[in-house]
Amino acid sequence: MSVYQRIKHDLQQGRFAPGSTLKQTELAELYSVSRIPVRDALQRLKSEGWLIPHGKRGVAVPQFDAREVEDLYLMRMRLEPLLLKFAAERLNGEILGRARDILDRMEQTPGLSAAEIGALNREFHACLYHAAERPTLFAAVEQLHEQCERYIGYQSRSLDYQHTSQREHYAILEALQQGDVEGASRVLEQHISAAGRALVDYLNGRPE
Amino acid sequence: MSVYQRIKHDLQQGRFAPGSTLKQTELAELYSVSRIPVRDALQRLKSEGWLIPHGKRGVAVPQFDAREVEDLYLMRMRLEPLLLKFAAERLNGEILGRARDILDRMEQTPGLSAAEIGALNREFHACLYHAAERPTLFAAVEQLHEQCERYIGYQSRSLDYQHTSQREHYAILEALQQGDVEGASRVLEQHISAAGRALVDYLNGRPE
DNA sequence: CGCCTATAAAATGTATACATTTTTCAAAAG
DNA sequence: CTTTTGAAAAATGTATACATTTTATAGGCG
Repeated sequence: MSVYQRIKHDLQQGRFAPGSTLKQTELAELYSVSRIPVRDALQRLKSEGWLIPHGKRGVAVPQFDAREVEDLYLMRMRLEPLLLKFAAERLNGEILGRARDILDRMEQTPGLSAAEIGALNREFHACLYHAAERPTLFAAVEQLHEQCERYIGYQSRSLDYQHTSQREHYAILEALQQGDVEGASRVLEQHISAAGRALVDYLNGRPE
Repeated sequence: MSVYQRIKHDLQQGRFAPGSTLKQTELAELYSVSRIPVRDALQRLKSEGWLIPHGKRGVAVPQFDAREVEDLYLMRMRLEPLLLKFAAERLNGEILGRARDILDRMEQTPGLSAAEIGALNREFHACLYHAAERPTLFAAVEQLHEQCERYIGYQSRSLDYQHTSQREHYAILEALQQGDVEGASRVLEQHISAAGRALVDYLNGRPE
């Protein structure tokens, strides 16, 4: 496991206090490596939004910011339906079947951890979006998901919301199977909107 | 001037052949530094789209890809009007005045280089968008502009297009001044669409 | 003659050592 | 008592040296 992955993992676990600054030396000792791979990892994490620049030097762990979540989900609302429309032109039974398999797995496997649910969630969307064959747009959406992950790991989702989310996923698939691209896009937009609201409410309900 | 800036500058100037791979050792010698700052620069440039991963190791200079441009401008079409709407709620005479100053400078200064025009162009948009006070959305849009820059530097814009673009800029300002946010958004979307088409046509007209 | 393998060369990843910059803390001046 | 200033400490930036991995090449085998 690379230093990058380990630091990211520890950030997801909330091991580093938001607002605190990370020191290369400390991290190097913590992971028993030199500062060079730590520097590489920090820079990459910074470019991905897991860390933010701190003053003229160094990086800091970002605070949880409901306004950032709002923007991330607004952007997803604007971009993902677009991507889905491109994908719809190339979707076939095989791809739709794989997508459904992922949903079924999510439904039927009891006791999944938040991380596992998130992974399947992403796999589902990626499966559909990949079919669009739009590498640039796809990468941008992936990056947004990546940035959302920081908050999703923090939130312990209610079972209630989980259920609603799952229903929406199936609704998207149904619409796609019937060739109703517009309908699928609308559900998707709603889906993202609801997820964003849930996160924002959660953050506002538990201010730090 | 940092190594990062120098490499980026040379990429803009087309000094490195698209498709070729960049070697840390060569760059280190070229700029008379060690490989460490070169590594930092390469990683950052990779995260910004100026370079792409190459196999398991190393980075390559990306080819010019009309499909990438399409996606970049599609995303801008979806995100920038959104940002403009947020900005509109907070715009005042002072900000609009500054924006107009930038346009006037562009108009009245003869013989501006492509780079200078691009800088003013970006300054104009940033001036408006900054007022939105939406750091996350703003940063995402800035990143898209950054990625577009790679192509814009490559394209020598026709005077004709330059004139049209400038008219659209003024049209956006006019609409904002009259409180017609919807109108301004529409013009902006058209503006981006036209710019994207011009670039794509240019790239298709001169295949590599 | 083509293909596979092994060895050498080259490129990247990492550690250690040094240089430079920033921050901190304490002492002295106002 | 507050503010300023300067030196020490700490953190980051950079260079050199070494380790590991990848790639290229030459030689042998089918």
